[in-house]
Amino acid sequence: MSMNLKQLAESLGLSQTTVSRALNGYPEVSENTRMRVKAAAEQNNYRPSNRARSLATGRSMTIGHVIPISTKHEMMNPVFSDFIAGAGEAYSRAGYDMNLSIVSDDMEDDAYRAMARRQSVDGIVLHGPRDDDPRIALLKEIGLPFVVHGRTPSDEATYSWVDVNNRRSFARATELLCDLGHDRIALINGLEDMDFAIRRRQGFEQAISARGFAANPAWMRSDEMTENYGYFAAKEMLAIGDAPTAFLVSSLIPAIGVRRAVEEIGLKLGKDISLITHDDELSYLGNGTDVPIFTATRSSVREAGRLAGGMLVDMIAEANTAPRHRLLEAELMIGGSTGPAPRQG
Amino acid sequence: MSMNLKQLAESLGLSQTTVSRALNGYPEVSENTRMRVKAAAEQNNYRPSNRARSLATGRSMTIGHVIPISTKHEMMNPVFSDFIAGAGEAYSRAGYDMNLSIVSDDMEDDAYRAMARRQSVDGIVLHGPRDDDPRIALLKEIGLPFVVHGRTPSDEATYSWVDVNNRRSFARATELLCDLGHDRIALINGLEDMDFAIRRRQGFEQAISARGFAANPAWMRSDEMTENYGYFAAKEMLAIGDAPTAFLVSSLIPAIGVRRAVEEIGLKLGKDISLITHDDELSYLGNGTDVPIFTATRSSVREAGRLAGGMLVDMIAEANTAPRHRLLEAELMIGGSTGPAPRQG
DNA sequence: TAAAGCTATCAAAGCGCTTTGGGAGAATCT
DNA sequence: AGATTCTCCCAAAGCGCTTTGATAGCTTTA
Repeated sequence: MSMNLKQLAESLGLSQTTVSRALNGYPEVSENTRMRVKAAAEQNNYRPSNRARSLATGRSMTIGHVIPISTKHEMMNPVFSDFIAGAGEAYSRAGYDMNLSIVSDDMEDDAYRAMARRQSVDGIVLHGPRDDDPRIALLKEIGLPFVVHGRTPSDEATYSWVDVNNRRSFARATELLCDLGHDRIALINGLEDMDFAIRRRQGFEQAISARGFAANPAWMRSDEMTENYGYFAAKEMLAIGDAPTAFLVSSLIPAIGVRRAVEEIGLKLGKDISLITHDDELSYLGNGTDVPIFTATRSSVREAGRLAGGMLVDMIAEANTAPRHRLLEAELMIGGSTGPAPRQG
Repeated sequence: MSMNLKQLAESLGLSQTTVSRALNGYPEVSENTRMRVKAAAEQNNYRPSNRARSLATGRSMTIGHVIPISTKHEMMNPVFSDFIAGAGEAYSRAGYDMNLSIVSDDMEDDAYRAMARRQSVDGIVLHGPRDDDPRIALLKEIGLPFVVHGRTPSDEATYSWVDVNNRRSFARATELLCDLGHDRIALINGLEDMDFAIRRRQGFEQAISARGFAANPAWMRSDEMTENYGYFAAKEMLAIGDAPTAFLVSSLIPAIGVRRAVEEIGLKLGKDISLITHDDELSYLGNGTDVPIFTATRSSVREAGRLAGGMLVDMIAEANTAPRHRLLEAELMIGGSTGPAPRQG
């Protein structure tokens, strides 16, 4: 079917060396023969075998992603798909492939080790770091270049990452709610063993206590960010006499659940109840067209993927091991889900 | 860092041949040395290099997925992530890797060709076939084993696929609505160049005309399945005097948009307006806990991924080229979004 | 007892590239 | 003219495995 280098070289009456060099843009080939070789390669539909090339060069031109499936919840984090779409764009541009390993989260370490030892990737992207995540130490030990989507508090200077300023964006969202007169604010957070959720909570608490009142523990929830979670959390909190007037939510998906609970009770979002959510700009979950449905802290996870992928590719190419960082600021978009706090009855 | 076969063999005082055979379970090695070799491999943290192994064996132990990004809509289909999670499970079990290529949809052909010529995969999964999709002919020409998630009407016997019985499930959903007295049913479909959407429409139209009335073209929409799409489609249809009383929706995401529109108008789902949606059981978008929120035709796309991945792995292993098929029946789950048609005012 | 068959091992070829180390022949320098 | 430098090309080694084809040393068969 498709030719190999040897056959192509023979058909041209040239050595494999020359053909290889012509194709790979080395200077020690006359422009004339380079043209001839390229034309013949094109015509014969020739592309070097990845297998052979990576064995010879020692580089696999592949980036590894390990996607852990939570054994508890059997869930796949919905931001992965958009993050990966972004990273994939960066890889395509740079001629890299992506190797995806789907493993249950208790096998994750093994997946990284296997990738490295089997030499199937040149670099790794780490998703969803937890507080003091042991996987970071593992990747340092493995020695392959890696970029973290997110970061950990203790040692963020020692490795490369791309992250959103979660603390700041949730503090700003909280301030906005306070400015609207809300002093009864609930936090519907992601799982608080994840670093991003810890920071969001910190931003929330700092902003709220800067206004002189404390966060009510009964109004703070932490769980896997599903629609049902948002629904039940809001329903419970709104059922008790002493109910919050505003919700700060960690993702559009539970925010939709909160909306369902609010409307089921017959209340109106943006009037009776205010809501601000974080919006990752998932491609299929647009938050309105021109005016956002939900007031939101917006930051594209796809763009984060693009940046992380690009960063890793650069690191591999430049063999410069100095850690790189990129902190993205979320944009606070005013939408229809926020309004002044209702007068207390 | 980690040893290679040569070093391992030397350290054991054995030949590479014997060590390789011991590790790969060939019979011509004494049980005694096999034990010794395995212990040493374990201790030295040895794993064969993928690069070298795949060059030697001619198999890369990798399955390729090409994820097209719609150039028009810049969208990534949200079912991909769950499908891939399922397929990934099958691959892990069988010792395969997954190679993901994210390309804009006008470059998709090239991505398949490149995968094959560069010998980076042993098989391919094709996503989201359109009517008479040229990619199927392309994959046949390429000659690598492949499985389609979905199928095409003209030649479905000639290749392997895993699909949901879309026509049947939408026909059943339509019948249910008719049984409830609805004769003014809208269809909020996916993009009707996709095969699954065509079949769903056929199921809808067949069922509705079996009841003696025709589908109203003004009540049929087709687009990328976003929340906003569902919202605007429903809002428009409900604004005109002559409004439908029921919606049949292609995915939970636009269904949420329809709900938003319905509630915004002050109508109640399940009472004033009925809705049935298809539910792919995306892991983060559960349709209620015990009682479904939306009445739905349910079929797990993750399970479809598992089946497709397993099927492909089997095909590669058995080198049996007879096409395999798996048609999944969606389950019709009665939830809170359907009720008898309101009496005409 | 010689021939035949096992068993457990090894040396070497080969997978399809890239890259090192030359080496003709033409062009330039002294 | 002879010495030096380019320019352009080549033969062969090597990447780390698997697999083929041999081969000692034993055991069984005729």
